[in-house]
Amino acid sequence: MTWTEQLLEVYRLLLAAYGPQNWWPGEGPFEVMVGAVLTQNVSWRNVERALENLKAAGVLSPAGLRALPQEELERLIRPAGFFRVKARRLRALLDYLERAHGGDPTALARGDLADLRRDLVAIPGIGPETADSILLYAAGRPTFVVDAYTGRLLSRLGWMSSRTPYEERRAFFMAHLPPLPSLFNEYHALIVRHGKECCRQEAPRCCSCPLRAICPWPAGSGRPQPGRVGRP
DNA sequence: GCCCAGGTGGGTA
DNA sequence: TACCCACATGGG
Repeated sequence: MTWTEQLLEVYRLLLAAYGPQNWWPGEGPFEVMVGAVLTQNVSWRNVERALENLKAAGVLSPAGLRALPQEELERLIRPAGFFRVKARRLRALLDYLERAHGGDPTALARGDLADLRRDLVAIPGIGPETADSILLYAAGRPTFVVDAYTGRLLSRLGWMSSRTPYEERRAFFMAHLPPLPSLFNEYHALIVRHGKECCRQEAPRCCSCPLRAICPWPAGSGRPQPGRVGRP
């Protein structure tokens, strides 16, 4: 099987097991952007509380957040953890949005994707994963989001080392999948769903894994089956 | 009490 | 490049 066929097979199995995930949770490109920063290294449950605080205060908009004193912003996003650094990061993102796009969060849906991604990653506190999350889920652009769950999955399948750098893992998906935002969207969401419900460690595999037919880790074993581990 | 969760950036060898 | 650490809250 080609990598494309294998990747689509994984997608098919996950979709059959879990159904469409309808990501990103939340409404509107701006809320998605804010959520992408707030969710850094934190469970989504914590982020929901912070977003609710911002909504309740009526400030979940570019103008609303910009008008907020920094201490107040920190207080509202406190449940999302790392609230001081994340308040700074949100401020930096707002500054970029204002400077480069006149404060219009929908502007990211237009323009050259590689240029936008480079600009986002240049913002302090916006790394490649946050940038890709914003571009895919807030702007509907065909860029693949690679997170901790994705790394674990690639490692479990024996396709890539868990130490493979972000850009290399992202390039793998993008080189072998058609660049469809809807596919990238659902694929990443399914990987997260699978990671939360199954295969929380790299091994052994749980017996009910939807990927058990192709997973090189036999259930209950600490070792992959020989001959099934390769690298793209 | 301990570990983990949809990262990022800075420091050191 | 490869580690190590700070950043902080909330749930199991």
